Formats: sequence, structure tokens, C-alpha cells
Amino acid sequence: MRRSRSETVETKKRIVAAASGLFLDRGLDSVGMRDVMEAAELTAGGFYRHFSSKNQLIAEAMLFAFDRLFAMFDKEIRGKEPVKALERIVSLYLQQTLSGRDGQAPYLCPLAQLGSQLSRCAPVVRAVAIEGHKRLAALIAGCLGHRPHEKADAKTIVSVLVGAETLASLATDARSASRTRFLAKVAILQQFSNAYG
Amino acid sequence: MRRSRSETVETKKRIVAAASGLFLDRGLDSVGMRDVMEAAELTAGGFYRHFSSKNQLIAEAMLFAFDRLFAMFDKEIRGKEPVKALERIVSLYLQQTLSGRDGQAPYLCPLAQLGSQLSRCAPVVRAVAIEGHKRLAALIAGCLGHRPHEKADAKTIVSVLVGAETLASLATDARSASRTRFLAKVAILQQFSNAYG
DNA sequence: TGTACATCAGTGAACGCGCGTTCACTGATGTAC
DNA sequence: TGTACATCAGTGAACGCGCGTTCACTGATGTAC
Repeated sequence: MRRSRSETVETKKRIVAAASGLFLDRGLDSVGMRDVMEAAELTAGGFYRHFSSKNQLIAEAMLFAFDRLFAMFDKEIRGKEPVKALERIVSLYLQQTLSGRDGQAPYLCPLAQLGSQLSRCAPVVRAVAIEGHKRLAALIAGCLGHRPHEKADAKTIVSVLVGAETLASLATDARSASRTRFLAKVAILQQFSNAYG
Repeated sequence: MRRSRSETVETKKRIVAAASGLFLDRGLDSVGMRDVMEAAELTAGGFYRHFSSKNQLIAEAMLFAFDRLFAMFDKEIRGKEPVKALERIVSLYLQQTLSGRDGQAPYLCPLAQLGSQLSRCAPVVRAVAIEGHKRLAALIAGCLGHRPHEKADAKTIVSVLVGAETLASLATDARSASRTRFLAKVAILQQFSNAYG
């Protein structure tokens, strides 16, 4: 039966949020529309009232994930001086599997969780991923203040973060995973902050 | 009709090589058994004379890809002094899409091309990926010579390489992709060799 | 404000399709004597 | 070395399954007067 306009908006948000969590957790191909709709407490058929295709859902789910991640980062670094902000972001980024506190979903980054899969997605999805990459680089460049090559340095830091998190989630051994994360963190902070070295 | 023992061995190698190329190029899920067998100039049904499942093929194809990649690295750095060897490996790794010369298939690294997908694979596949990660770290540690934290430094370099290559292949703009690669290369060599800085 | 009708969010079954895998079959290879 | 038979690599059709998507239908919401 027909729903009110506000209910409809809420339903769509619920689908996107559910899809975001499932896709980041299990990958894009092994999550079906029925899984997503069930997680949003709906049945399969209603999906196409809100989205034109699975690809469009993926794009919106990735955007949702980035927005949620950056909102969390913004909140966490608000009022902090640049060096401390960088430290905080690096720590949080390299804690993705643990970062869901108080019953919230973990703050997973599409670039690390889906990385190479995103390169093979439809243009609409890829565009969101590229934008997310730019936003992450800009956020980190902001923490480096005004130094000679702050944008270049920020891009390198993003590569380390994404690479380390990807490789950490590959490890089956928890110790090896946290060592990969720890080494990345130390390498970044040693070079770009004055809190180490 | 039955084939000779040597033909059978050659056939299996052909399947693995074909699968390796297809998987690295298009991802694990969008390449079907029929695609692989067709690329190996066979029909679908014969597959299970050589492999117990698609997962087993993926594992062998990934191992093939790593072996081929490291054989190429070994050949390229043979006789070179450590610093030059590091430079060469970094350059070659960050050139994956271009590195197929003389009509050969490009030398793609599973960690960069499939990254996060490998974490969600069957244990047999994941184990091969983890082993590949270790081999890459060991190869690079060897180029760093005997310095205080050569193994830790090597692991950081691997994270940069994998992250940068993943993000570079995400870019739709060729200039942005090569900038990502270039920055990673400079960052690594500036810090770990005396050829820059 | 009340009534009549059009709209459309959501249901649940169904569609065609391609997937991984199986199977009966063919005929050359390998083995036993 | 030659013959008879068992083996098995490869074929190509078929299997069941789950996928993304479509559709007729329901009934509450929104709109027009």
C-alpha cells in the first residue's frame, strides 16, 4: 500500500544504509538485492520504486559510506590542532574492523574494503569512489598545514592507509594484521608529525 | 579422447595461465569457467579433470601470477646493487598496466588488482595471497640491505605500492593515475634510497 | 471540510539468464600379458 | 613386439540455483472539486 512522502524518504535511506553495511562487509557481488531488501525489512519487489538498478544502489551506498566516514572524522578532529588531527584520522582509519562502537556499524572505507572492485564498476560508482579518494586526500592535506608539498604528501599518506588496511584485512592472523596497521601508522606519523622521531 | 601425460600437464598449465590473465584483468566473479576454458581453447566440461572447483583454480592462478611476477623481478634486478634493485622493483610495480612487453601479458600483482576481494575468498586462495604478500615484503627487505628496521620498512613500502596501484587503477583520468604512481615512487625512493633527496 | 478518484509504495510470484558443476559419451593413450 | 582391455582427457548438453529485474495486484496516501 502507498506510503506517505516522509515514510518513502525514510525507506530509501534505510535501504541505502543497509546496502552500505552489507556491501562493505561482504563485497558487491555476493550481496544480492534480496539480502539488501531483507536487511531493510522489505521484500524484493519494492526496490525499483527507489532505484533504477543495482549499480545505482551501489553508487548511493558508497556515497553514504563516505559521508558517514567523513562526518565521523570531522567530529573526531573538531577543535584539534593539525598534528593531533592527523594522528586521530590515521588511528581511526587503521582501526576499521573495530571502529563500530556503541552498537553502531563500523566505519569502513570503501577504498580499503572494496578497493580494486570499484575500478571495475559502472562509471556512476567509480565516480563516487574517485570523489571519496579526493575527499580523503583533501582532509589529510588540511591536517598537514601549509608546507611545501602538503597535497603530494597527503596523497602518499592515503596510499599507505588504503594499502595497509587492504593488506591487514587479508591477514588471517590478528597479530600480523595489527602489525601491518601499526607499521603504517608509525611510518606516517614519524614522517609527517612531530609526535614521533 | 584421452591425451598423453605430457599433453595433460601442458593443458593444465594453459588453463592456469589463461585463468590468471582473465582474473587479474576482470576480477574473480565476472570471469566464468566457460571464459577460462575458451581462453585455453577447450570446452567447459573438461575443467574438472584438472581442478576440483573454481576456488582451486583461483588459488592456482594466483600462485601462477605471483611466481611469474617474482620471476620477472628476479631477472630484472639480477646483478644490480640493492638501491638500484629497489628502484627497479618500485618502477616496475607501479607500471602494471603497461608492463606487458613484446606481446606478453602485463605483469599484474594480485594484491593490487584484486586486493580486498582476496580477503573474502576461500582459505586456500587467501593463503596464496598472504604468501605472495610475504614474498613481496621479503624481496624488498632484501633490497634495503642490513639496516635497523629493514623488515618493518619493507612492509611499509609494500603498503604504499599496493595502495598506490589500487588507487591508480581506480582513476579514469590517465594523468591522475600516473601522478598517484609517481608520488608513491618518489616517496619511497626519497626515504629509502640515496638516489633522491 | 467531505467525497471521489488517481497515484504509487510495497508485495510476492515469476521471468530469463548465466553461473558452477555433473554426466554419458568418444576415442586415443597407457597397461598387462 | 603385438594384442586386448582399461583408463581417462576432452566434448557438449544438461542440471539446479540464485541472480537482477518485471509485473499484476493491494490499499493507504495525495489531489481535485
